[in-house]
Amino acid sequence: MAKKDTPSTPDSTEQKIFDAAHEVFVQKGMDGAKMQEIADKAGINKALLHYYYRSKEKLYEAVAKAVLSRAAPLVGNLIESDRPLEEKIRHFIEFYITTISKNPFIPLFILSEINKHPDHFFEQILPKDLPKPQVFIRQVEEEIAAGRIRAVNPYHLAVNVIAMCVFPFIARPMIRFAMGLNSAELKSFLEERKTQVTEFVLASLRP
Amino acid sequence: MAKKDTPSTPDSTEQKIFDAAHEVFVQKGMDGAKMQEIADKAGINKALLHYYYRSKEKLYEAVAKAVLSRAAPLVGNLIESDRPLEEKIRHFIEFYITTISKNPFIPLFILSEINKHPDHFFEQILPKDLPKPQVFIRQVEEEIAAGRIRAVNPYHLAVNVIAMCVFPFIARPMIRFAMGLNSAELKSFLEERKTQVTEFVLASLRP
DNA sequence: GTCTATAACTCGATAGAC
DNA sequence: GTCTATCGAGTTATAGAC
Repeated sequence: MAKKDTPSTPDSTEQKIFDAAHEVFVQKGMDGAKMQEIADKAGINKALLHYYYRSKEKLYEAVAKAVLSRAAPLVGNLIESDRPLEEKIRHFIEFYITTISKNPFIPLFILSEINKHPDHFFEQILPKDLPKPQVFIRQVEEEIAAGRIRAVNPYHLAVNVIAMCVFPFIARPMIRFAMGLNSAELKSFLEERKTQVTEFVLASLRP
Repeated sequence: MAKKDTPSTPDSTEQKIFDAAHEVFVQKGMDGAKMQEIADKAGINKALLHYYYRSKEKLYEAVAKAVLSRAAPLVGNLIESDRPLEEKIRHFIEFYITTISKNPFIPLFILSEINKHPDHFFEQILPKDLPKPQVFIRQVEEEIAAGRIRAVNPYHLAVNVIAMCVFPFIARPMIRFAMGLNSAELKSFLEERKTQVTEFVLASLRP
């Protein structure tokens, strides 16, 4: 294999460049990121960036692909499993919020970069085998038919759950400002959402 | 008054510049926006931009202030009114989604620019008299005490409602892709959310 | 592979004619 | 007020020594 998406050997120069680029691109986007800053953060100089990745655009693409190919199955694996619905929802919310807590800048990066270059993303960067939510949809319909949950449009249900998990991280600075929280209080507010969102969704699904 | 936030006379050069800048900044952000593109879109040349607004930063500030001072009361007026809670929720969702439908790029602009330059926003651009959600909080607590709704944390409730309204617009291209919708289908999906979100929230609040 | 030096380019800003 | 022409700072990219 001539060229991989993600560099392999840890602590190699290529890996250090990739990690630095990941950090900078994810926080500042394609336009806001500067090659100098990436070089500094990697502890090398600009010329080496071009030695490993021919251009800024190529480096950006490597990072964007890695981010998306890690994010996509995260949604898919949980939704496609054959657990009972309530358990699936519980685990999804718990796992999703935990994961985003560890990478709070990722969702906004994905969403705003997709908005700026939609064609680029859907043609070149997105993994081809994106998980489709068929299993989840059918499962919701069965539960409704069996009278175990309230009649609800499964697509809107899915969007609702994802929205409630992701949005608070995207809007972190606003929430912090609007509620007058300090850094620690914000953190526990976001942690609380695991139980709050779960309760909110399950309560809404009561028949 | 020497200088206003928004230019007054319609069809004036200043107004054309402001409108063009609004469009470009909102879609591409401070870093992604180019003065040349703004000039082209306004049908004038770069030099005139600097004649009316001394610098790119000043022009950006004018646009950002206008955007935020229109967005902030939109949340506040509805939440502070003294309507009964259920009616307030119904109207908020309806009105909020309608408004965002007309300006679908605004939420992502606000959120991603705040993330990139938080100090700048909170010190200079945000209107000083941001509406605080006290009325809403107390109202929810009263309804709970009276046993008319399920016990729920009012802050999380507010975040949930806003998340479900706003997020689908931020994630529009992803939703369209994931569900395989064309432009018209996406539009009606977003329109459907007015009733879907309202039902979802009110169902969750049942005692 | 890694560095220094510098070329080539983009873009915001200004000068000056009309 | 509006334009053309150009400058100069900041950035990406390359050349060439080690």
